[in-house]
Amino acid sequence: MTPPEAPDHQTGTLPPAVLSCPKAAPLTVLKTRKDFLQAARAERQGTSSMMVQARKRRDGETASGVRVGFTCSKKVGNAVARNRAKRRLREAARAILPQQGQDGWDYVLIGRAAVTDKRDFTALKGDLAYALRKLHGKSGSAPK
RNA sequence: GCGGAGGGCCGGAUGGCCGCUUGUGGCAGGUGCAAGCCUGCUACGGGAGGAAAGUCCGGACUCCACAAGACAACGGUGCCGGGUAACGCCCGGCUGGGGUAACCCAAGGGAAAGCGCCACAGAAAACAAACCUCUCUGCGGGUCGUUUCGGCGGCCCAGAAGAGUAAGGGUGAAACGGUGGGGUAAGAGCCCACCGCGGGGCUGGCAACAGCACUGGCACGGCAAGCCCCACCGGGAGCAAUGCCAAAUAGGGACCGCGCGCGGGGCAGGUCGGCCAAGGUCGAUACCGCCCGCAGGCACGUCUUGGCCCGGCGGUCCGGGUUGGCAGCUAAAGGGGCGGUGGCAACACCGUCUUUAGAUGAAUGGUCAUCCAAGGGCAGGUUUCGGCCUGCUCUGGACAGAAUCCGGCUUAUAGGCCCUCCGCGCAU
RNA sequence: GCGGGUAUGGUGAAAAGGUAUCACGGCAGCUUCCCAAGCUUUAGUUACGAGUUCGAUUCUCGUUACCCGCU
Repeated sequence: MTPPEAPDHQTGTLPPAVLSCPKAAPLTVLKTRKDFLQAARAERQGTSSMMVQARKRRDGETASGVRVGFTCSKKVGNAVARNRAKRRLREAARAILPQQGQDGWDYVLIGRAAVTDKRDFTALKGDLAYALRKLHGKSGSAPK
């Protein structure tokens, strides 16, 4: 494999992120098409290995905790490639989101062709953490 | 040893940590009279493929339709025999083609039932002839030789006439049997030999077909993955089928039929009365009676009957709403191993052992380490200069993911293992 | 998942076994002082691979891509 181009934002160098989020935020999975469409209209942040969309739910919605969905379109590849990309995204979300996700938000992780499968796993997790930091910083500075 | 042919098998391994899903058991909580259901935790067990793929065939199963099957239409299959639940699949055989061979390929019913097509080229493209040439005979002309000057002979020409013409005709994918010989003026299955073809016959075979001798004397172009004919098969749709529960929405629209019954609303009309010659116009259309203190009840008559619309009941179609849950849902014409019997085989039967994913934004994994294949680089050794061995290091794992299930086919596939056979070379 | 359909220049379409055609567009040239219009010219593996046939866009089989319907 070609040496992975230096990740633009190396995650190993940054100090442990602010772990102020409430621990044990239950992770549930997005299942309905409507949720995905709403998330797609919200803030997004791309990284080299994935695209992350994040949306803060409105008060009227009954869902609670951190919710997350995964999308891999046909552009990612055949069924085997799509499934593997989704599994790696799911593992990354399981490792990162309970600490760095915020309660009451929906996240959608979108896989990219070839990169999501091939990227080193720690770098993959770093990408997700970087994207979450950017998204939360953005929304915090500009309240709706 | 090199090259090749056929068949079968495998489709990385082990471990640590963290997860997903499902089944069973236990515990806790919630709910309920209870059975039970839901949620969480926990223990143990199960958890992708040879193609899970393409969705190309065949079935199981469910619903719909028709029921008695058949015909028609449409679609499919197509050498013969066998296997199978069935098949367009498999096995064996036949025929033709390819290969030195092992072996491979295959398209394989019917073109003397009928229709259609065969571009260009070519004389002619389907039924047999016409056309051009060819040969001979005598006639005419030219020229050469010879001459006893009358002619004679050779060659050529075009012309017209007669006779013979089944051979030849640059083309084309395909041209009216082929090769050789005889024969002839030139030719011709005109005759002969061999080959091909047709015919009926005999023998072998269940059959496709093969062999044999006889005979005919050539009469039969190709295309049916063109229409078609013949034989056989097929009703349609598909688990997002289908059934149930919950929730939500609507109490719809169109058409047809029934009923016009109790009760109700409306319209026209009717009835009664007034005016009016008649059309018409105005008004009324309710109460009365009996029992009874009231509430209320009862019966009859008058109000006639009848019509239309809404409304009512039944049917068909359309529209609208919900995209939740449960069942179907995984043990079946099952698969595999071993042994036996029958069969050339596919396969069948018997015995015995073993195995068995059920997810639904869709699980069956993520990550790390070591090893094993494989490839590259460097160094050293060796060599028959093709390579081989050792060490270090780097890269790095083919095609591909169940979705109702099963039998096939097709397509994709790194690398490896095993068995049988053929040809060539060397050695013995 | 189950079931159906399509593929021809850049785009949209014809061609019904016998030389691939039409319109718009593109390139180049002519015309014009320049532009437009007009005229001339040019470019296709008929999605791909096999088969049937003398001959395939057409008939048959497979592959690929795209589109549509079904709770």
